[in-house]
Amino acid sequence: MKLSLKVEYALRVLAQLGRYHGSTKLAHIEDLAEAEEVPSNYLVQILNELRNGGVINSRRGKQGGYALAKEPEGISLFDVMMVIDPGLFSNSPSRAGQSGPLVAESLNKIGAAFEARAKEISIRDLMPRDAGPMYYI
Amino acid sequence: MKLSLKVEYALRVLAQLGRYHGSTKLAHIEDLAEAEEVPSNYLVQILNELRNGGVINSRRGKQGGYALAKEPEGISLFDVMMVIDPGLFSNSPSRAGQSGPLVAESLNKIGAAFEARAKEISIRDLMPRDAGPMYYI
DNA sequence: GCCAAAGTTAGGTAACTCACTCAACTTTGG
DNA sequence: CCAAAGTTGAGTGAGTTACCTAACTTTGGC
Repeated sequence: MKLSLKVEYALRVLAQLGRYHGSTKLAHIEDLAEAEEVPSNYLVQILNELRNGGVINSRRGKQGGYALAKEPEGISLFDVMMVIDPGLFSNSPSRAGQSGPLVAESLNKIGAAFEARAKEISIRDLMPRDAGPMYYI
Repeated sequence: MKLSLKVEYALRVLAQLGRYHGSTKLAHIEDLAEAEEVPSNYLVQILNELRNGGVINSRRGKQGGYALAKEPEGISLFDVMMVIDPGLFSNSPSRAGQSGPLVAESLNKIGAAFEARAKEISIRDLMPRDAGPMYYI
């Protein structure tokens, strides 16, 4: 499936915001841009869309910055894609032509598999995994 | 997932070629274009790529035309997409940035689900279903 | 052996999208 | 009040998409 760079950028930055989660510090655009190697001029747009989509919160002025709006496990990759690249899921295939309906049906099945998987993965899954409980003999 | 019109056109036309399958008649571009509502000028290109990709066979000259190269159940939607829109499966996400690797891994999982489903559906599934065997009491 | 019917090939293009850039503006804390 | 931050809107070069056009080649039938 063809994914835009924009979606990748958004996910990387959200993963980075996930690392800030729990602390009271807010993340700054420049820091996010540097840590995740995203052009900061472009990141401005992406963060705006994520905020308008309710995925992140922001604060202006000095001491300003960004933070996740919910727990990392409460934000799925599907949620992010819907905000950043809505056309990914909304464009249903045409039913034109004699075979249009059956083709559309099959393509929708493939799209459903894509969508289902995207809903199963959360921002938490993009964050470095804490070492699990260790058992010593 | 974002699919090109080109892929839809290709699938509709292949479904139509599926209807010809079994008979000795070859399908003509103009007939395919009309039945599936695909611009014939564009269809020329698509049929060429399908032929170069080994999905269909063609014959030139009078009595010329197109036919599926294999049984309809032997051609998956994945096969068709690989020929018509190879970038759909080949472009792997970047691993740049601190979260690049984990993001790439997750996106690859979603891509794998997409790919797996596309391999499960064949041109046969795009053809009108024959009435099954009927049992009379 | 022509010629008409078919597929083959190459090239062009208008409109659109993507991945940015730039500049002006607003808010906030010290 | 001013500097540090986010906000907003507009612009743009390169590339892609979905076509169109025209010249070419092959084949079968008369």
